[in-house]
Amino acid sequence: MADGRVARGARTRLAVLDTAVALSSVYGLDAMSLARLADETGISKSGLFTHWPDKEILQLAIVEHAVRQWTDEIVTPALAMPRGVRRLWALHEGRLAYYTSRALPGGCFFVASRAEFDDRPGPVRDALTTAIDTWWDFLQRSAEQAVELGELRPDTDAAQLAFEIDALGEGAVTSARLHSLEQGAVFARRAVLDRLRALSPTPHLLPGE
Amino acid sequence: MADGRVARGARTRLAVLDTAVALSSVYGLDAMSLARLADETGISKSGLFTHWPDKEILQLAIVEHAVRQWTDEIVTPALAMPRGVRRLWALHEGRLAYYTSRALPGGCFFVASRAEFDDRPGPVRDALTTAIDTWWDFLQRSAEQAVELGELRPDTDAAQLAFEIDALGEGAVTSARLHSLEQGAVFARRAVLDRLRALSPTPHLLPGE
DNA sequence: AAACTAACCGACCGGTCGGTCTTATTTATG
DNA sequence: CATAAATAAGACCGACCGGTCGGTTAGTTT
Repeated sequence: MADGRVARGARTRLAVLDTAVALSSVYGLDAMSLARLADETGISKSGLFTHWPDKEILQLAIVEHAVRQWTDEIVTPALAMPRGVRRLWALHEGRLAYYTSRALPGGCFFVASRAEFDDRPGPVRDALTTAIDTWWDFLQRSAEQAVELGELRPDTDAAQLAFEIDALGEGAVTSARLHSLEQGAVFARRAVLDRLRALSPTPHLLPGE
Repeated sequence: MADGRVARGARTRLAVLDTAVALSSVYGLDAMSLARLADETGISKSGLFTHWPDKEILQLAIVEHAVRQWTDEIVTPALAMPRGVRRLWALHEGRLAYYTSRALPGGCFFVASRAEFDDRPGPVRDALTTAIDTWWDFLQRSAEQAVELGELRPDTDAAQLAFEIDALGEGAVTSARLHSLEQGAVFARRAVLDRLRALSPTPHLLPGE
């Protein structure tokens, strides 16, 4: 690998984005100051501006990077599972595994950042809601497929189920400071498993007790 | 009502705290600047310091005030219901009603503020976690009472149920920007109602379809 | 080897942050 | 009626914020 100027830049950009997603999960995407990000990455503050013209554009790149991580760690592995209730379960389980792996020190990038931008219109908020919306649609679509395949009762409300799975998954992180993160994941796993088993004519496709 | 100096001060304090809880639900307890709070309340920034010596102490007062609101609007009304599954339902329903009443412009004070202080040790974080923990204990205790009264199946895991109810209630606010706040409440209501009816030998105590 | 460009730094800018100090005004009290 | 106490405003401070600028170093291109 040539250690050229442009390759070095690409490496720096990636390192900054990795650090930024981690820091944002702790402090929030907006509360994280550029000075702190630069310090933590080991470059100077003005060095950041060589790669991104201002903070907002950097924030958009950070969101994009966080989405990429989420896709790589959770969505793509689940796509390896057959459509239906097993894939739906893999999405939930993958999310919990991602949380408990402590890949991000602050728990969840999206939970931390959405709270900040919920009420602040602009491109960053739009990018965040688009990302979360996409995840949500994918959950719902996966539930619909499970119904179509006869792996969930035909009267199952896919949107309702997607809401529940998402809320319970999120509950695992947000309750992490009260119980442990592990305990939250146990609760969230049990809750969705019970729900899916109750809705499924083919519960043998799901993990046992 | 005498318009004395001390009464006026008490009125100002209350007005500031009301505004502060509302603003915090939007911007977050820490991201809300004192200048903005003063502006919104109609007093000067230094006026704030005559009532609270520094921001952290003000933040503690704001948390206390938010807890008071939560107690008045949700816990106390539920205590008027008989112990058991009806009180448990009233807690969830009261929370959703509080959200949909749009008493706070940012959705939920605790959801917005916990995300900020999760990873920042200190008195404010302690106050927030204590408040949330108290709520959580109350939910769990109410579930236990329902089991003791035979209104929930004897093998019901109260902690598990409390987790689910809390996560689904929180999901109603956090998903408010994707669907509407009303839609989130409908999902959260349906989810908990289904769960309670499935667990209860006395489902007639719960609202009908 | 010359010309160009990407990466990066240190110094600095205007502005906002939480917080202090001084002063004016009105109410409560001996 | 004097005087202490409480409310509030306004000027101001050092620290930090996002962002700019000039300059240096070192690959890349011709």
